[in-house]
Amino acid sequence: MTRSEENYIKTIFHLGNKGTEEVSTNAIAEEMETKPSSVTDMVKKLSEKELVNYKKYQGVSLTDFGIKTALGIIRKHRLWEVFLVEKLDFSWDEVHEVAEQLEHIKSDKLIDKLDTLLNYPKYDPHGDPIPDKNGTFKQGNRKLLSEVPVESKGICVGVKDSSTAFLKFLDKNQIALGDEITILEKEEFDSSFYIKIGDRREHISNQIASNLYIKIS
Amino acid sequence: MTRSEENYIKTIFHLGNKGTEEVSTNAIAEEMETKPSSVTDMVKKLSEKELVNYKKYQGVSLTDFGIKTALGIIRKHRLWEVFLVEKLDFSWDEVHEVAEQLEHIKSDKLIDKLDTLLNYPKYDPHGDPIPDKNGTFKQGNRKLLSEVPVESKGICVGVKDSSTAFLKFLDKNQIALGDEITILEKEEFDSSFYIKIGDRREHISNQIASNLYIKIS
DNA sequence: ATTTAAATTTAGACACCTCTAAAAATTTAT
DNA sequence: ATAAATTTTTAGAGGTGTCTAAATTTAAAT
Repeated sequence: MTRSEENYIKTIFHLGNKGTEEVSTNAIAEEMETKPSSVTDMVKKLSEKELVNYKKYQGVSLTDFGIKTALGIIRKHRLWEVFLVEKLDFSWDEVHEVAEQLEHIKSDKLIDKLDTLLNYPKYDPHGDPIPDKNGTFKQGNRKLLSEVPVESKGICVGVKDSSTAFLKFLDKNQIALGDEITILEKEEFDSSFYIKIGDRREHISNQIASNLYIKIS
Repeated sequence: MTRSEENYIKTIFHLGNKGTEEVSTNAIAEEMETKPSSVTDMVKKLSEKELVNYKKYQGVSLTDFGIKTALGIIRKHRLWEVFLVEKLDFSWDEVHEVAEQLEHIKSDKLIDKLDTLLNYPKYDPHGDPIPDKNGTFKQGNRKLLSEVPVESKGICVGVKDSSTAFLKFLDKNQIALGDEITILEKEEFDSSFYIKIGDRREHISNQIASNLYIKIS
């Protein structure tokens, strides 16, 4: 597998509900910042390698083999992210770019030993689950803050948007994974929320609430 | 810099006495297991980028910029090797292949933080010196076991040949960096050596002695 | 149902890195 | 000093992954 092939597989996995749903050529092109014609070329190649199901004009999905491959790459990406944060003191908004490179390193032993060093983490720094060696993982029972009833109480366990901008915003406002959050009130006018986080009271926009996962306790 | 370019720079550095001496096209091709014509092409490109000095039929050497670049790559390679051995329990004969991949990861922050995590090591698992951030390093005062007078006593500090075969041989015979070695006797007939290593007496061939560095105490 | 718009694919091209085969330059040997 | 052998370079080509422009198919609109 070339680096480029791996990136396509990963993108199809993410866009197509873990590879199960058909993804359009244009969607892939946009996500990868390339041209649709390039996507068509690559998809043909991946199809020949039995990594994707492809019929002209019908979009692509991953085969079982493709899903397994994607899970391997995602496992590597997320383990490296944990490593960068836990061992090298990177902040959670700095890890993505480097992990994009590290995820392509080929060595089963390396990734297994890294897993051991990190003590078999189940989640990456953004709260996304890390597949185990066999590709199995489960997303803990989490919900978007915006979709939870008033008075709910829980722990902040993840972010949906893991862009640098959003993560830096959370840092600035002292919102971090592990924080205890209670929904105090929902402002119907602009769909914003008043929450209690730790001991503070905060007012957060709907956009923020729509990108924070909490696990109801 | 592409990965391929980096590999050429590294090879020219190693073959040409740290980049200072002219290296022949054929030598590079053989070392890199490619064809001389491919080397010529690449060397032209590196020349345009001011990384090497090149005149047709005259061989290549590194420019100052090329040397600096090579030292950066070597620093990364050797730091990763230390990481693999110290943190991930790789043995010293397993690290090279993986480090060959890791050395191409682009992130200054990553390598500086790795350096910190490892506590600024001066030598890699084979006893080779690790350049610092500015590219400066010095090889401690070491000598080949084969070139040291009888009765000399010192510490084993490195290997010249770091092939898997040689390293596994040393493991099998319980010879490791840090061991105290005394030359007991030189066998003139086959140029082999009788040595004391730790508390054991061993008989080692000239080929072994010619690939072990010791620091006389 | 036919036209219009959008999405997708094809065709042809280019940069990168490699190769083989042949030509040119250099070195070695007589 | 010239011929032979070796080294190095050039010329032409192939595979990968990308692009633009044009053609084709599908979806949307009237």
